[in-house]
Amino acid sequence: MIDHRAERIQIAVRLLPVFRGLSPEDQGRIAAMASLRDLSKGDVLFEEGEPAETLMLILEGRVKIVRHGSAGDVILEIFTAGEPVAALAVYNGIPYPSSGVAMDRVSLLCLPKRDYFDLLERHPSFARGIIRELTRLNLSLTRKLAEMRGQRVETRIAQLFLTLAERMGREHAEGLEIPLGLSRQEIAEMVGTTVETSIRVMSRWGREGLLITGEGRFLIPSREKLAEAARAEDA
Amino acid sequence: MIDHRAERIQIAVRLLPVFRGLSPEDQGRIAAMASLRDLSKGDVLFEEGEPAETLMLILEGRVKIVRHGSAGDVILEIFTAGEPVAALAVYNGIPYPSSGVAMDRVSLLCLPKRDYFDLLERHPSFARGIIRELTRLNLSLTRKLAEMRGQRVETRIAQLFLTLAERMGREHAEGLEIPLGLSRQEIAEMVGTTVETSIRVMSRWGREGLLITGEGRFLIPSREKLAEAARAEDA
DNA sequence: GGCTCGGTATGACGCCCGTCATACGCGGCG
DNA sequence: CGCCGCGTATGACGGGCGTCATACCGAGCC
Repeated sequence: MIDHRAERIQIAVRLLPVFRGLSPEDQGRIAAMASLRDLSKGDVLFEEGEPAETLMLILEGRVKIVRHGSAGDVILEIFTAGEPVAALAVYNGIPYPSSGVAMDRVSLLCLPKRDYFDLLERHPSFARGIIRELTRLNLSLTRKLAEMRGQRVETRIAQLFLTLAERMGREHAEGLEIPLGLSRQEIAEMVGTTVETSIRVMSRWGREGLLITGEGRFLIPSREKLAEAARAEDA
Repeated sequence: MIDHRAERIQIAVRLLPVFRGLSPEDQGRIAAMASLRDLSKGDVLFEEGEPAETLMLILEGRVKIVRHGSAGDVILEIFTAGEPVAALAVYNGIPYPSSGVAMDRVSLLCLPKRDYFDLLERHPSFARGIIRELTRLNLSLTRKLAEMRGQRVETRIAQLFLTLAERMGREHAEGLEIPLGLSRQEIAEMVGTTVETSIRVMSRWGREGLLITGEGRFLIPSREKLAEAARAEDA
């Protein structure tokens, strides 16, 4: 069993984009230090406020980054396979600023803080990757803030799905498909509203054929129609 | 006159925290490459979407970072003396994700992109400073997002001034003083609401003695009273 | 089977707050 | 001086959406 895990780790290290540029020896060293962690849906990777001791890389599944607010939670980001989680908290030696929750079955590659620093020290390209990741995060956060501002809930939800479509949509017979299982609750937390409101919007759009909820996916028959719904509703 | 400017630059480089750890020779080199820029209130340092070619460091005055949204602008951050502006856009070679506007008379130390990279290359500690800055930005953004969510406008404004007080408040005879000139418009943009609403809240608080607007400053007679106003208003 | 529980759906109610309108003091400028 | 623009202030109105309540459905479990 141990052998099996060790093998999984080696394969993972070879496949992860962050480790792509490393020499086979370094890859081996990392594999020796890393460990695996499997979680099921709803499990918590780390809690807001905990000290950040390990770098986590997603091998499989999706992780949502949640910040608790006094008026409910906000989903800040959703990470998928290949992406590092909470790299910045570990790097800066600060407590996690938000919580991480598994959205389905998730496999993680865990690297202790010390080894992570080692890596940074010896491979500047690795550090550059971290900065790039941070920048991306920053951009998405500022955009989210600007979108949150003032806009009606309907507009925000439409924009959410339009950007999702842009990032992971694929052409399909009946329209654009977004292969992503999101509950109405999660949609609400992503755009900053309540479950009831998100349900109302989503089910009306379902009736009107604007945005169809399927098993573990969404369907956008017409991107233009949805974009129009984002702009106004007075017709 | 040129001499005068050169002298100002040298002094500035010596004083800026980011250059603190550098050798005198490096400081001299930077001073030789850097230039000064003086702006008056309302001037634009850079516009959203422009290519980021120069790193700017604030010597004097305040700069607000603004993101244009379809429903109005949002103030993402306010930088003051000693802080770098838009370090991340320059670093990543991406266009400015938001605009920078001078809030009063502002003096900037400008460093061309190339020289900035040079600096990063040769001084890892400098790079670490940038990452730290990025992290701080990230934290404040996520907190802003969580606070924006759902809360009533009154709560958001109260929280804004409480955090401002925490960061730059000083004890005073009549209470806590925040030495910061902010128009109602700017308050509105910081918490994501309209001018009218921010005016309503602020003038009522002025009448009730909760938060007094003065010439270029605000006064908080009782931090507890304000914190209570943030929680609820049903009494 | 019946129970609970979580996700989805829909209606009623109320109020915060965005929108529009008006007014006033002040500084700058021709 | 009169005019304009800007920041501040206050009122009226209406609607979006948060809150509370109820109901349906499927999954898991005893």
